[in-house]
Amino acid sequence: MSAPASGRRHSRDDVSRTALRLLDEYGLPDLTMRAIATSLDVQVSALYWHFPNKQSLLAAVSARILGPMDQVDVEDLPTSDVVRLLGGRLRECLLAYRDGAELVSSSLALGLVDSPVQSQLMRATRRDGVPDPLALVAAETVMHYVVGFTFHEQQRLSADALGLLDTETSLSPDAVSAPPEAGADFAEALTMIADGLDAAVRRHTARAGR
Amino acid sequence: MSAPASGRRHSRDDVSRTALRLLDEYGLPDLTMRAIATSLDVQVSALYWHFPNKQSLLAAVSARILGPMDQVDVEDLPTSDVVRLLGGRLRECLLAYRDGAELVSSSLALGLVDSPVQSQLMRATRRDGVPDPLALVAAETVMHYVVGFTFHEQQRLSADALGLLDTETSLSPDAVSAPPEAGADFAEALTMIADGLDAAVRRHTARAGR
DNA sequence: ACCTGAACACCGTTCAAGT
DNA sequence: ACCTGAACACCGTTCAAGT
Repeated sequence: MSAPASGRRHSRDDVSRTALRLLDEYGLPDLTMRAIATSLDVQVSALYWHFPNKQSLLAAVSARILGPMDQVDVEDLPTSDVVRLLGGRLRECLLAYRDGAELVSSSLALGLVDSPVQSQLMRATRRDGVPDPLALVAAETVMHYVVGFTFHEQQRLSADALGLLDTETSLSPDAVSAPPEAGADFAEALTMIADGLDAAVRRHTARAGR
Repeated sequence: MSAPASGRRHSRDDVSRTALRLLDEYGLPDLTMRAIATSLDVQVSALYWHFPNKQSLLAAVSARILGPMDQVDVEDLPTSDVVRLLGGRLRECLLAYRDGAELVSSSLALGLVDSPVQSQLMRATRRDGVPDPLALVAAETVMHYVVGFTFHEQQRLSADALGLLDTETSLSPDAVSAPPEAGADFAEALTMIADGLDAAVRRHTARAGR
């Protein structure tokens, strides 16, 4: 699986790929340098040849989690739909791995990873004639809201998964993998941001036209 | 300063007050149980009589940081102004202590502390006839955006403070304590959220009136 | 170029026992 | 009610040395 081709040793990608698998399997608190090294059949100190410290290794894992964001197709969609689409996709990316939102949240705050929303959103806003500064503000708002919301959501999911036997456990079969319908508020919030961007654009063009 | 009255020992409040002081002085990575205990002239294990674990101690510190949010005066201000006022105040609370945003961010995600925006915002929205569900979504959006933005901002400030001697250090005197003008984007984002809430309210009342 | 082996300087948490 | 003393089971990082 994560072993390199025979003859060569490990690569940076081997390390981050293995770390992502361990994250999903055991969670962020158990994602130690020792656990990663053991899984690669290597000494801990070997990891420091590939990465200068743990934080930059975690940044590489974050980039892997956010990878699918680049493939979102934004063509022939109005800006407000693009806001909703990118926000929804970002949430899906974060939920795809255990503790994904927490990990990405800190990598983003440390500035070790690029905005997962900005470049794609600006592709649409430039086409629609939205001023760049407004698009940047909207991109930041979407990013911070989605990451914060999903961080909170994912933490609640993990907590529920642990205390599942104490409370009412009889839901529909495989109710765990199916996203619960707290997603309605999430969609409403994205619409609010999209509408707010729209209002800002109208305000801007009105000022330019007087 | 943080010592209790003679005769009595320490209280929960002594501990969290001392922890907040150490946070501001040395930063979150150095806020260890051992450092807190040493500052209180006590053994580490003594802290576990007051708090079940470190995370709940940090939650008490977070609550202390968010304390001033309850004193925001919301009377005779329209809802959209209240959104901007609460968002701005929250940012100020987080910036008031070193690493405040990071600490509060995790306490909020863990659900160990109440929303610093919700109750105050709803005081205004109920008075203005805004439906509760919309107000809740707006409160979440403001909270997550402000915390995420300020987390990022504060991290950049700390990084700059360390690398200050390498780069151009000659700015205006005491340029550190004065908030730099990245706050313009912040205000624009809050206005976008306020406008988005406004649009949602109009959409709602239009549907009710047909 | 990539890794080993061993050490350093720490962590959070527990628990019997004291007063 | 509040704390001591000592231990347990870990951490991330460094560095000389190997191949």
